Amino acid sequence: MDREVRTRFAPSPTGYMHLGNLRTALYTYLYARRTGGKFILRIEDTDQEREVAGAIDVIYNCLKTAGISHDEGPDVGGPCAPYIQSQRKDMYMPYARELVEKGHAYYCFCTKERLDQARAEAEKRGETFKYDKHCLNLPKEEVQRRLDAGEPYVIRQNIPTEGKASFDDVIYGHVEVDCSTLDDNVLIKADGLPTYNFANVIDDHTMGITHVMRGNEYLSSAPKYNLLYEAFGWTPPTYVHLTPVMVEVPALDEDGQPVLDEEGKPVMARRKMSKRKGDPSFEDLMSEGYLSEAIINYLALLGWSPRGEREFFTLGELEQAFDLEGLSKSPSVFDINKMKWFNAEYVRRLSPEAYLEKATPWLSRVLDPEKFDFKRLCELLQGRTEVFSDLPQMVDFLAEMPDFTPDLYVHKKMKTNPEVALSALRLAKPVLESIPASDWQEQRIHDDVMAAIAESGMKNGQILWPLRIAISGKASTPGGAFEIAYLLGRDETLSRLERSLNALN
RNA sequence: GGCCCGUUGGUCAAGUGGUUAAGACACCGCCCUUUCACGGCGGUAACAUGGGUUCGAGUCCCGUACGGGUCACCA
Repeated sequence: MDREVRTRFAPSPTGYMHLGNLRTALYTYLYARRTGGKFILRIEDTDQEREVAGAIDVIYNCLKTAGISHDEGPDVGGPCAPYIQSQRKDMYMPYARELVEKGHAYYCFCTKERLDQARAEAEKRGETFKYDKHCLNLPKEEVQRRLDAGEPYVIRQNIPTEGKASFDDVIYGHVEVDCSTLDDNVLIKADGLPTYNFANVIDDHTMGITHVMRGNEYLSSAPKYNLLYEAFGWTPPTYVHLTPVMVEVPALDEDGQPVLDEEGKPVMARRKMSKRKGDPSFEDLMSEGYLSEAIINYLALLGWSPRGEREFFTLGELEQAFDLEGLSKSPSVFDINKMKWFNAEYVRRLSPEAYLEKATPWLSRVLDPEKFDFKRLCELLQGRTEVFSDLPQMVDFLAEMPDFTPDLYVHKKMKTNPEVALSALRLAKPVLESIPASDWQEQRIHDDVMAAIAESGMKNGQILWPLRIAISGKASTPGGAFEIAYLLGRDETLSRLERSLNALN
């Protein structure tokens, strides 16, 4: 009989949500939704030294923004509360003692100094350090005496010296290692708190987690966790070890200089995405003006494939489509280009009202909302927006005429150059001047100028390209000459035209 | 270095023994067009490598190379 699926996302509160983590949360959430199971949020904060104030709120906020909702967690409660490991601290010791009694764990009084020294010596010999089970065979009485004396201790897992340890993973299949390669890791630290190695097993079991989805940095320790499950006589969960999200960056030599190949092109290197190395987190992307729906859609497809040609999925659609079979075995490189493309697609699908609302704060950075028709501007901008943070530099020419050189008037296809521009502007000027301020509408400007062009017998582009340059000062603008003229208003348009004309004379 | 894992175009990826090896992003060209973008059409470009197994291998096995992970009283 199948149990109800229970998955969990168990971040440690670091103060930000990096994209690999968010993707793990996404997949974990999607799988629970897809199977009609429960998605649980658990906070892994057993490392007192890494406490970051407010970090848990960051997690709540990111998940909320992303639309990933949990059924159980610190803030919403649930049958397995508490969901913060530091608040569960008293739960772990009894389990550890049970293991000690069964011989699967033991008290260890070794000092940090002794271990550090042993580690250093091992390294000097070029060997991998492994704890020597020094405290394993301490007489029971001695252990008790030292415990009673209040001597600091840890509890270590007693890994068999021979035999195999293994586990089964949905993505990687059966993984088996020799126990002799495994170390007797600390289960309970000297401060009485469990290590991740222990806490994840106890918590996953006591919370009834059926599917453990996590980064594959845990792949090598998974056999040890299974040994723990066996020692307790528990059924291990189904493991799904997710590949990391990578970034491609220029390779650097020891001096921090880019490494170049024979052709002088920079050699690229890959590494795991890392907030600390400057790669964007979810919050970073959001504050740069990416849409959370686009981020989620892109992330979902980075390491998972629906095995079809479709690539647009809302969260709800992902909840229907997601499966474990589509998960990739190899790491994927985060591609900001495709991320931008997804974002642009989502921006285009926004209603005009929603776009206006999102764009306004960005436009207001450089434009006075009182002076410009944001609604019209947004109509022009929506189809050209890749990321909202691009907006200010796309429209700042409206606030202030940029300096430009006459070679901007040169356009091969339009067959324009400064000379053509001069006559074009001379043609346009009186037409624009004849439009009264009270009738300074796009349609009117369009009709009048087009009529004059028709009369002159010149090509549209030969008039309109120079005109747009003359009043915008930029080769590329949202909208053409009529739209720009309308947005600028009569006075500004004519004054810019005048100045550009003078510059050509 | 030991152990574990991986390797299809620049990137994401489909592909589960027989395919002209999909599709998307990026890039290039053409068309549309008052610029850019959008849109339409087209193009360049891949099975890391060497051995097997097989009538037949991107798909299965072994080695090599390369990449990643891990070897904490961090998670």
